[in-house]
Amino acid sequence: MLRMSKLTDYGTLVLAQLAAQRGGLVSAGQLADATRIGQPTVSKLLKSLAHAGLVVSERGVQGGYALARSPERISAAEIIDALEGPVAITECSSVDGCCNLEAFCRVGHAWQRINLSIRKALQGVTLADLQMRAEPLPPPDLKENLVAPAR
Amino acid sequence: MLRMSKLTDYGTLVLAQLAAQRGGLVSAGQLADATRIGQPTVSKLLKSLAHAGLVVSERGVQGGYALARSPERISAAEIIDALEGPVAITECSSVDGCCNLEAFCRVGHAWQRINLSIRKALQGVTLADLQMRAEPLPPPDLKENLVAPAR
DNA sequence: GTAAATGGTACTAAAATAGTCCTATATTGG
DNA sequence: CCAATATAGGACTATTTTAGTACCATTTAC
Repeated sequence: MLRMSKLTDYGTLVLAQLAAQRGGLVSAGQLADATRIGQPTVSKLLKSLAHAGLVVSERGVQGGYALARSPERISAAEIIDALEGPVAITECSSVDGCCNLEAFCRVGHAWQRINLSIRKALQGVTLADLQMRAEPLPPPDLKENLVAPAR
Repeated sequence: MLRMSKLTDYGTLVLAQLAAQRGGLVSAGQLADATRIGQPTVSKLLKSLAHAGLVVSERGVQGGYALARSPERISAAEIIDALEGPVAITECSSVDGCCNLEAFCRVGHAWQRINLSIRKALQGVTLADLQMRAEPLPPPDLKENLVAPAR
């Protein structure tokens, strides 16, 4: 399932901080100071984020990082993907290989379907959204499409 | 964030199996055979599920387990809660205590809000829903309520 | 050339997870 | 009562994941 580690949370902080510095390059050290996260950790995060294309970097003395796109165009799903690797969807519950024994698998890929649904929803949430201080989110409808059994 | 461990997946399988035996008591051993999960693990799961009130148990020679309620009245959120403990929402990103330094916390409780939103959605998904073999779920709208910044 | 920055990788320590095992207790039936 | 079978509840161990650190190479500005 979608996991959210502490590092992903940190990463969001770092991205939000970058978003606050509209456009200018900011070094890892500065970001560490601003977010109160350890500098080595911030560096590690930024490397991952750069690798995923969410931030751009400049080397050298005046180097640093900046958002690759505007906060409105960076989705929560992308942040998770960047910092937690290819989202490890829970392997199939069925033990003997993956569901080659359908008789034992009474839930099909139920959780996976919910997972995908949540992921899609997260694609619609942007870094700009995350920065807002707002009320609790509304409950999304996860089972709208959960129609009658296919078999 | 909401995590889904392998045990939760297993637990869902076990619950689905119980749902298939409408009402009758089933022993942990029988469930282990039916689901192809190790018996000690199944026992452990059932203990947690019983503790959470999702299944009822009967001791003794003819004992076993049964669903405490109909599958329609057991929610995905309850299953997760039962098997992953009190859903450990990611602690606040802000390092110095929890957000007593608001200046450093640019994302507020953004992820927590998303978390709660997903949780609410999962309360609307039932064990009966999970048993269905169906198409992918629809993308829920997570940011419907993400209105303008509160400050 | 030197200082300051990122890029990449490897490593270690700590924590969470998965799975097993043991003992106690309850129930049924002879 | 006694034996067999089941759950209840912990304790325990091995494995995996996560968090954090360290090191060295590379790039750029002055």
